[in-house]
Amino acid sequence: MRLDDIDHQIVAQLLQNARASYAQVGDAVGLSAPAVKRRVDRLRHDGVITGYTAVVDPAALGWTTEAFIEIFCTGATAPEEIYASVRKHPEVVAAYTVTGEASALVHLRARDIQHLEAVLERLRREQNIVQTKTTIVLSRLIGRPTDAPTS
Amino acid sequence: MRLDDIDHQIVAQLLQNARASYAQVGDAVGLSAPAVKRRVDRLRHDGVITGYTAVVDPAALGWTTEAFIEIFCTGATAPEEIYASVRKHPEVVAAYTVTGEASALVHLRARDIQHLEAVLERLRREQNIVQTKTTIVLSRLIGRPTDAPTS
DNA sequence: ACTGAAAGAATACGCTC
DNA sequence: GAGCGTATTCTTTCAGT
Repeated sequence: MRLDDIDHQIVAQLLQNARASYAQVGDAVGLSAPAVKRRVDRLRHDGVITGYTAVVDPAALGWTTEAFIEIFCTGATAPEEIYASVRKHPEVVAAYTVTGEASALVHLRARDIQHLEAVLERLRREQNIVQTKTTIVLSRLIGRPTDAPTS
Repeated sequence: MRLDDIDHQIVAQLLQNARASYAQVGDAVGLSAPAVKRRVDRLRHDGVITGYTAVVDPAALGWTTEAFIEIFCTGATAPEEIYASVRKHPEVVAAYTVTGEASALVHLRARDIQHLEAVLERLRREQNIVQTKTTIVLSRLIGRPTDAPTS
C-alpha cells in the first residue's frame, strides 16, 4: 500500500474536484483515463479515499451557528460511551477524545443560538456528561474540507 | 433562493456520494436526471453547493497527529491579521475566531508529534501570537465531512 | 418531458519495461 | 508480471424540440 507521486497527484485532484472525470484527472497527472481509474479503485480499496462529498455552505442552508463544546465526563468514561452519547445528536459535526482536562471535544452546528441552546440542554441530559464548556465560533477564517469520514 | 424539500434531499444525496450520477440522485429523490441537473446547477449558482471533494483518510497518507490550538493574540488583533498568520501553514485544516479567552481556535494536522512540535514553533514565531494552548486529539469519535469550503 | 447527439465510464486486449 | 495505453461497447449527460 505504498503511494507514489502520481497517486498523491490524483488524490490532490480529487480533493479539488471530486466530480472530475477520469480523463480530466488523467490530463492533469499525465495518464490515460483507464489508468487513473485503476489507481483510484486501488486507492478506494486501500482506504486512502473513503468517499466523495459535496462541499456545502451551511449558512446557505440556514445553519448560521457553530460551536465547540468541551465535555467533561464522570470518572473514567470510555470513548465508546462518549461516542454513544454524542452520535445521537445530528447537530454534531465532529467529536474527539482529547488530552487536557476535558474528556472530549465536540464540534457542532446549529441553526441559531436558540437551537444551540437546545442542543446543549440535550447534551447535558446525557448520563455520562457532568459539565460542558462552550466556545462559540465568531467567524471561520479557514476551512479546508479535509475531514475524515463517518463510516 | 428558497430550497424546497427535494433540494434538501439532493444535497443530502451529494453529501453522501458526490460522484453519484444525476440518474442515481434522481432515483433517490424521485426526479428525472435532467431535472436533477437543473436543480444542482441552481444550487451551485446560489452558493449552496460550493464544490465537491474526495474524503481522504489522513492516516493512510501518513498524517497521524491532529490537534486543536487555542491562540492568544496581542491586544485587539483583527481577524484578518490572524488569518494572515495562520494561512501560511499548510498543516492548518481550519481556523476560527471564537468567544472566550482565546483569540482563535486552530485545527491542524501533522505527520507525527515531532511535526506537530515544529508547526507549533512556527506558529509561535508569528508576530501577533503571544501564547498557544494545545489540545491533542487522541481519537476521532465522529467526523462527518461537512466542513465548509476554503474559497 | 422526451429524443438524439456528444461525452464519459467500463471492459477487454495488446504493448513495453 | 506489473503497469500503461488503445479500442470497443455501453451508459450518462445535455441541448434541442
